[in-house]
Amino acid sequence: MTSKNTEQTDPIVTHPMSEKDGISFELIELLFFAYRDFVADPDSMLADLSYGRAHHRVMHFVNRTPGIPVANLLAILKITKQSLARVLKQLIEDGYIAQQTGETDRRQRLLFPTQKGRDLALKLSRCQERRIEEALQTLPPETRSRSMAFLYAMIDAQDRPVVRQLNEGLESQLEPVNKDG
Amino acid sequence: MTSKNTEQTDPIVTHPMSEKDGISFELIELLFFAYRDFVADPDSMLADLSYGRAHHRVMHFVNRTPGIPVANLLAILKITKQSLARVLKQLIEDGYIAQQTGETDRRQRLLFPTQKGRDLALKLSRCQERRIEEALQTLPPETRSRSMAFLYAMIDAQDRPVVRQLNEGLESQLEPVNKDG
DNA sequence: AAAATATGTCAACAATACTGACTTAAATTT
DNA sequence: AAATTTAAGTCAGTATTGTTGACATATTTT
Repeated sequence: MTSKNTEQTDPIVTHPMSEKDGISFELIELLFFAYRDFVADPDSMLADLSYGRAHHRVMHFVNRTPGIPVANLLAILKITKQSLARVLKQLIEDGYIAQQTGETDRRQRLLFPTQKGRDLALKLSRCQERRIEEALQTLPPETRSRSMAFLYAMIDAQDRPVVRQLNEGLESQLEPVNKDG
Repeated sequence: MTSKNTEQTDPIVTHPMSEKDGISFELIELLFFAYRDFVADPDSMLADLSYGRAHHRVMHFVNRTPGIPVANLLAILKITKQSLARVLKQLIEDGYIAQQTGETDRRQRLLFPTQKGRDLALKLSRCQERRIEEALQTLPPETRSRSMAFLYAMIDAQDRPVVRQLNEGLESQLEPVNKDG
């Protein structure tokens, strides 16, 4: 112990931060806990393959939009290409993802899942789907659409079209942003 | 380029993973995007203080349950004490959190926010609250309760009592689990 | 021919997590 | 009273995932 509890320079606050402060903490905390457990399922499955959360996200979106160029994937994940490169390289080496040169633009490397990759992505999604369905099972049927509308409205307005397009089966048209130096 | 797109050993999959696979991907992706943007707000505020997401979480729960023992905080965050120690040390040095020896059990170091710490925690929460309220504004009033019920049901059943207790103003009684070697 | 674009790569660094081993002080058990 | 357990802290090493900055290559656009 280095700290001495007698050296009270700053006064401490003993009453809890609560709704009385004019903030609804419940939803804030529910989002934290729900997400924590939501990602824990695939995390533990991926640990067996020595993969992490980053691999999961890449696998997911490549499987959702096969043939996606690297730049579009970067825009969805909002990470740098150096971060992506590390996990992408492994996934390609391990045969989960394959690249093809773009036909119209031969600079592009389009990303496709292999069958092995598709199998893995489906396995991970099924596990997340299960948690969602079990949660909704106990609740009134409108819960799903209400929750979806809420989560959708929580997304940055400029990114909402991308999310919509994922489910309309369209190629993402998100403006690729250069996050490098 | 090390990979050659002509060496097609594995067959690639060209059709998107979709609802046809029997999985509802919309909620899965909405959770990812909503959480990504939800934590981005406080992340960027904390970056100014050279703090990260870990500091935020500690600040939040210490302010929500002042006087929480270290073991209980570890149980909520589900991290190791070595991980906690690093950020906690900084927060104490910087005067956001203070420790006091437990009265009934003098081995415990109870964690309290200082006024400076409370101010920061409120500032961060207000910013998250704003996003939530703006999202709900556009939606029917039952959206809030439905979304809360959904997120609550998404939490591991054994952890739900902790979340409830946070909002009932009770001291967390979560069984502290030793995550160390 | 020159400039811009898409991608990849090397190197260094930072935040956040982990495991394992060990110490100290206080409480509990024997 | 002595031994054990518990709460907390610490030291050392490692892994994952993110960052900046600089630069190389191939291709497309101007």
